[in-house]
Amino acid sequence: MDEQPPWNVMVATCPSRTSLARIANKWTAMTVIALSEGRLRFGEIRKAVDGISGKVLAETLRDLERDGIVSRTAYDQMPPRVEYELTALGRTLQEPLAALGRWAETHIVEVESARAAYDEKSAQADAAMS
Amino acid sequence: MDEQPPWNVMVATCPSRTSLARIANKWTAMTVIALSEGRLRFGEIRKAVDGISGKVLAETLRDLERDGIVSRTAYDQMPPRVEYELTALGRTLQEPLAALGRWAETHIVEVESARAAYDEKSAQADAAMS
DNA sequence: CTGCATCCTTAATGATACTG
DNA sequence: CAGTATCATTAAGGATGCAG
Repeated sequence: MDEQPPWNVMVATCPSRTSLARIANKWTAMTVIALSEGRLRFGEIRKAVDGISGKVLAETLRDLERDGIVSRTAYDQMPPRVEYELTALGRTLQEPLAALGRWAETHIVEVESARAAYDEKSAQADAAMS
Repeated sequence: MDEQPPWNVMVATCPSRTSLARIANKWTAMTVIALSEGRLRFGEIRKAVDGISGKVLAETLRDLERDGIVSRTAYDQMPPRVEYELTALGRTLQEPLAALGRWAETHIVEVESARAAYDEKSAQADAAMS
C-alpha cells in the first residue's frame, strides 16, 4: 500500500538533501550522540562534545531545534539555565548517528593503516619523478 | 574477552575523530551510496551524485581511497578510463550511510513542518519586538 | 551561564582552463 | 575522460566582548 516516497537525496534539488546535509555532519553527529544520555545543559553538551566552540554549538543546536530534532527549554533564571533533549524525531536519528561513531572507533586502526600505505605509495611515486 | 576499544570520537584528540569527520559528511555519504551499485567510472559517479563538481568528487574519492574505503583502478587508455568500487572496509560503511540517506528521505516531511513552525514562531517574536 | 554579535582566519566549494 | 591547477567566491570555524 505504502508506495516508496518520491524523495531522493541523490537529486540535487530534492528537499531531503538539505536534511542529509544537516545530519551528515560531524558536529551534528557528536551533538546527537551527547544528547543520547538524556536532557543536558548547554555547558554539559559543550563538555561532552570535546573541542566544539560555543558559537558552533549554539548554531548546531539552533539548527537541530529548527529541524525538530532537539527541543530547547529555557528557565527564566539568572544566571540562565537552558536544557536540551532529543525529540521523538531526534531519537529516531540517535541510532544511525551512533552507528557512524562506532564505525569510526572500530575501524580507525584499519583506516590509519590504509592511510599509511597510501602515503607511502605516494611518496614513492613522487620520488620516482625526480 | 574483547575489551571495549580505547577509541572515543567524543575526545577531540582521538584519531577516530578524523575518521568520523570524513564519513559524517554529505559528499562522502552520497558517494558511498552511489558506489553501492557496484563498480563505477568517475563520470558515472558524478552523474549519480547530482550536483557535485568534478573537483570535489576527485578530492572525495582520493580521500576515500586513502582511508581504504574505495579502490581505484586506472586503465592505461586514451581517453582515460578509471573505475572505483567499495573495498571490503567500504562495504561495512555502506549500510550506516545508506541509513542516513533513508532517514533524510523518510523524515523530510516532518523536518520541513518543524522548520515552518520554527520560522513562524521566530517571525512572531521579531514582530513583537517592534 | 547562555547566548548573540562582531571580526577575523581558515577551509570548502565552484568555475575555468589545461594536460595526459 | 579523468583529472590537476589556478583563481575567485562562499561557508565554516574560532576569539572576543557583551547583554540578559
